[in-house]
Parts: sequence; structure tokens; C-alpha cells
Amino acid sequence: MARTPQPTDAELRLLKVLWERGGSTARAVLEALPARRKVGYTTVLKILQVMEEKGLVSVDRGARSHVYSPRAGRGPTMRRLVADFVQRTFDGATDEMLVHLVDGRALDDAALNELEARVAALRGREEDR
Amino acid sequence: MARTPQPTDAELRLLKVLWERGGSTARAVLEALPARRKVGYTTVLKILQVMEEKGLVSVDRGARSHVYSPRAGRGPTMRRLVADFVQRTFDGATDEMLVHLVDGRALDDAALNELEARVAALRGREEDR
DNA sequence: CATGACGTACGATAGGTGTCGTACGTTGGA
DNA sequence: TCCAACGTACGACACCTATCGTACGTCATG
Repeated sequence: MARTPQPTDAELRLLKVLWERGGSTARAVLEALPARRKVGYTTVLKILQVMEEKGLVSVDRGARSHVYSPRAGRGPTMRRLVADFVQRTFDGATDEMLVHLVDGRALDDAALNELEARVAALRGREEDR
Repeated sequence: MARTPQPTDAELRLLKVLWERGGSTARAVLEALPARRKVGYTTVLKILQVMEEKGLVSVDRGARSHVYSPRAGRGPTMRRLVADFVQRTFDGATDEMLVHLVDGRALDDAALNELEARVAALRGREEDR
């Protein structure tokens, strides 16, 4: 069976709003969109309808204004997007991706600490084997 | 002035061949393509022609078979692709991207060492300020 | 010198995406 | 009650991408 497809860019923008706000009407999503990204109301509605067809959101048609909710969580969705990108762009070479990402980029201390902790944790797990 | 556009997926596949082999004819690129990715000869030629229009490759029309060469290096191109992806997907939050990337993924010791070294280098630079 | 292999140019196509416009139904308040 | 505001459904559109088919030129060699 084919998995539910990846969200497109426009779809991802709306999903971010839904993850943030929880179930929302089309109008609520429209109004929560970042100012730079304003778009027509019917555009938002259309994208939500397409996402429902694709299985990316569920919809409650109880009230007059339908309420849309994300089907998949933010974490798993993002992970799939990242995995696909690494596959497409680096033929799956995660380490190379990491190098490009860390290099020449502004990461604050907190981010570096977080990263080191995760690296340490991973290393520990490898040594267990 | 608008910068030269990002390569699409199909274009990137051909660019990888050009980076690997250096300047090549359409036929050479076709034959160097991974077996799983075989495609018609005119498809390859067309993509190369489109890339020339976009400024992604240069072409030497001296010989009967034109020779195509990448205009930008692999490193800068990949960096731009990664930066765009992080922007689109994580609204520029590189640290979050890193977390998703490192988490639950098979990185061997060498990759972890490399990563730690880069983190250390970055940390050093920050402390200089 | 004729012909087949090779090469290029160019148009066509199918599928996907992002954006709306329009038609039409519903509903709450003047 | 009735109409303006709100909501949905649906089709249209322009733009990209990826892929190929066809027309046509050239060149070497039998």
C-alpha cells in the first residue's frame, strides 16, 4: 500500500498552523498565516481539501465551518521530509548532509550543547553492541 | 539581479555526474547515470539544454558532440540546497533540523568524530567573541 | 556516393502545484 | 422576512517538471 504522500510546500505551511493551533477552520488557518504569506481564502480552503483527499488531515463537518486537524504529528512528518531530502540530495549520505549543515552556520551555545549531548548518546548506544 | 536558480531533482542527478566526471557529452552523462535511473537520450539532452539556459552549466560547442560542464561547484550548490530546505521546512531553524537529522539515524564512529570536531571548532569561534 | 548511426533542436505531453474566480447554499440580525 | 456576510464546492488557469518523439543535419565507411 502506498504511504500517505509528503506534504508540498504550501501544504506544509498550513500544517504548521494546524500543529500550532490544533484543529482549525479554514478562516482561522488563513488568519494565522505569517503576514508575508498572505493568500486568498479559497486558496487555503482548496489546499485543506486536497490535503484531506491525500489523507494528510482529517475534517469534522459537524459545524457549518469545517474543522481540519492534522493526521500525522509534526515530528514524524518532519523526519520523513528530512529523510527524503537526504536521499534525493545526498543519495542517503547523512554524514555529508551534517557537515554541510554545521559548517559556516550560526548555532548558539544551547544548540551546540544539545547537539553534543545527542552525539554522545548515539556513541553510547553504538558501544553497547 | 536574480541569482542562478536551484537545480531541480533531475538536474541535480545530471550535475552529480558532471561533478564526478568533469565536462561530458550528453551520451557520456546518460551512460554514467545510475542503473536505476535510466532514461532516454533526448531526455538527458533536453535537461542539459535547459540547464544551460538557466546558467547551471556551460557548453562547449566546438566539437560535433557538445561538451557540458558544471558552472558552480558541488559544495556551494549543496550548501544552497540545504539552506533552502532548512528555510522552507524549518523556517530557518538549523538547530531543529540537526536534531531530526542526528536522531534515530545510523552514523558510524567516523561520522560522529567528524561531527564532534566541527562542533568543537564552532564553539571555539564563538568563544573568541 | 548513398546510407545508417549519431547528434541536435524543438515541440508535445502528462502530471503536479499554487492560486483564484464563480456559483451556490445557509444563517443571523436589521 | 429577507439580504448581506460567510461558508463550501468545483473548475480554471498559468507555471513547472520530467519525459519523450520527430524532424533534420552530418559524417564516416562500404
